[in-house]
Amino acid sequence: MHNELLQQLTPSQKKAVFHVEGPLLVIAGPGSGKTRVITHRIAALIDSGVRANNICAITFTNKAANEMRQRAIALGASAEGPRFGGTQPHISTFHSLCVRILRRYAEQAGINPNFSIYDESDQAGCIKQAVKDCELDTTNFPPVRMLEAISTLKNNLIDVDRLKAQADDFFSKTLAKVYARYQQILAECSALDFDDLLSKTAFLLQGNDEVRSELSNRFKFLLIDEYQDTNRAQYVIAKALVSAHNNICVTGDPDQSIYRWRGADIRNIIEFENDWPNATIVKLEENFRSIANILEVADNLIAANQKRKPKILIPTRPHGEDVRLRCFEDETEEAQGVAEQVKNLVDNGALLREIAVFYRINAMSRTLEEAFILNKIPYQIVRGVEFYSRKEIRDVLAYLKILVNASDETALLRIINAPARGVGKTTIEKVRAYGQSHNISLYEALKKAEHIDSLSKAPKAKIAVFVNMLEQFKKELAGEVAPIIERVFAESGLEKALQAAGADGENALENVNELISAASLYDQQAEQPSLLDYLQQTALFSDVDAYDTAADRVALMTLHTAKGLEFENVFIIGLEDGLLPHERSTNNDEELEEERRLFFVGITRAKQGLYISYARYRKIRGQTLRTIPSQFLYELGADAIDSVKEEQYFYDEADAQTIPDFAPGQLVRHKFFGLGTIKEFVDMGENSIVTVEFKTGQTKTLMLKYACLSKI
DNA sequence: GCGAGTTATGTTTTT
DNA sequence: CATAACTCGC
Repeated sequence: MHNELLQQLTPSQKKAVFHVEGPLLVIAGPGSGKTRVITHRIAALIDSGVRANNICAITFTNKAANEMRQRAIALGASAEGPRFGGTQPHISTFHSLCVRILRRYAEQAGINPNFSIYDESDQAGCIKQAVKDCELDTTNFPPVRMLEAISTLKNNLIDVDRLKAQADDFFSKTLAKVYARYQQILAECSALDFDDLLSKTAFLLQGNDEVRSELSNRFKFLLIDEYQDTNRAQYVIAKALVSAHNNICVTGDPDQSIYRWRGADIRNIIEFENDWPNATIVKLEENFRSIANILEVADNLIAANQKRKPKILIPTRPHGEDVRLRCFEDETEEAQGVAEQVKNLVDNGALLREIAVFYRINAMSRTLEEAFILNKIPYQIVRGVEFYSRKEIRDVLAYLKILVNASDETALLRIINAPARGVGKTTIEKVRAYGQSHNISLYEALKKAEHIDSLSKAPKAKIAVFVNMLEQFKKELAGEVAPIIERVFAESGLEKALQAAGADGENALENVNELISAASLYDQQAEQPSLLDYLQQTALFSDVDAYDTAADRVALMTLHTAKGLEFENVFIIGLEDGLLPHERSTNNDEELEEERRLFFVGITRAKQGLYISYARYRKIRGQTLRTIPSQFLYELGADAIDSVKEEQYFYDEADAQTIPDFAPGQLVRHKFFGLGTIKEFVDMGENSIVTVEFKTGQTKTLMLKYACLSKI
């Protein structure tokens, strides 16, 4: 590596970069140059004679992987030592890596290498079927809840047999049945869901010595970023991949763990030293990103978390402007306020692409969008999955899936009558019944439709045309993907149907064209383009991946999506009780602390300007409700915040009233919720809090000074 | 078989 | 408020 590249590194960064053999834990606070350390480390390994393709780096998103690959190659290209020389390090997400492993060792894993990957909406169909097949009542066993439970089981590597063995109550036993049926349905479709990708790989590596040893010798150096957000399955995969050498390097920050709900286990990073007793530990505590004011606020906030090792952020940048907190009347004014401040910043030379707005839930983007349109500010909502969940896109992809994987019934059912070709519910049921009684897949049954007695002439003919078309497509599946998509789109009749649909169809047509251009980009970039690979890749495409950092537009995204990114100016909106922390995440301290970390992640994205806001009233599900400021606001430290000093955002005179004593059992009336009974009263003077159980059945915790409760 | 219109229902975060 | 599920008439 060139000297100038090395001079950019601090002593601790260098320590992490040049630690070669053995386990390494890099605890890296926000803005500490963690990504740079990893890319330099990849280059340093290659410099020291390690073959590039013996290195495997795992990132949290595909976008991060792409960026890291480019940077690592750039460093390698400028290196004095051995070059990348045609081979490249494997850099991808856990999920992409698993797809590759499962495809390669499909036989050992007991799966079809042409497996389809099922997303949330595909899963929804399967779980509904499973619940139905188990003859369960969907009110007592909501499919979505069952799916959540199954997902948790898979993330913890509990398979059907193990659950059956340990289930001792009615719910677990029922869940085991649904789980079993759900897995059976997926297997019949040769499909894996997101969790399967991880768990099947983990089980394969755990159970097959040969595969484990082969892969561990292939990847002699493993690097894992964002290790604080790995779950049990990912942990097992990591352990297996380094079983032959222990050359594992993980980087992460316990304070930025925000995926507990997805099975992420913070213990993975906290107990790294126990897992690998001879581990070298490097701490990167200096922050090169944010001005000192922002770091003070972040420090104050995160200090409120009880379950953490104390750690402070060491600023390297001087103080600048204070963090600003603003209160608005309602969500519309808040959005307008953000838009005006954005214009202000731009007038003072800020770049739109260096501005971001974060919120807790996607639904909040709507009001912002309206304000940005009104104020003619270019913006992009960072939520690219939406593209792949559009109807027309899903239709096209379903055609492709069935061509690659004939057992994918979910895909088949989607397109069998799209565009309408007169094959309706009744016909499908008849074919299905035939298939079931002859023990063949739906597609096989369709092929044999002429032998199904219950079908009349017309449907038989229509089915024959459909099956013939698919069989024709199947003959030319090799090579580049874009031409295949074009052909399928045109000949399936989808294109015609959209053309006939007028204005709505026009937009859909554009989307499909965009899909085709994306596919030809894939064709150019892939070493060996194949339809199967393309489908399995696009299934893993996520929202940040579509984020165009070069476009000069304000970025709008959720706090979760903001992870790993940085901006000159950051707005965080909706700092209200129930939103941040979210009401569904306040059941226990762990959840509350994770919400705090989420806010912490948001704050530490900002380099220069940080603007926090909340609204006094907010419309939720069509109802305007009085809000309570988020408890997190009190934790930021009033000294470090502008406008707390100037204006009384925390305490509004207009709403002030003499605060009477409320004892538990007191009957009260609230202007929105009506009659209720006091359950709990916490006397904190003007900040007193009451918990009220309302006649509507809801229980709410309110700040007395805003709640306007009257005694009855 | 199909689509329009109606009614119920349920709301976090994502690879 | 937004969407899914459902009904009904053609």
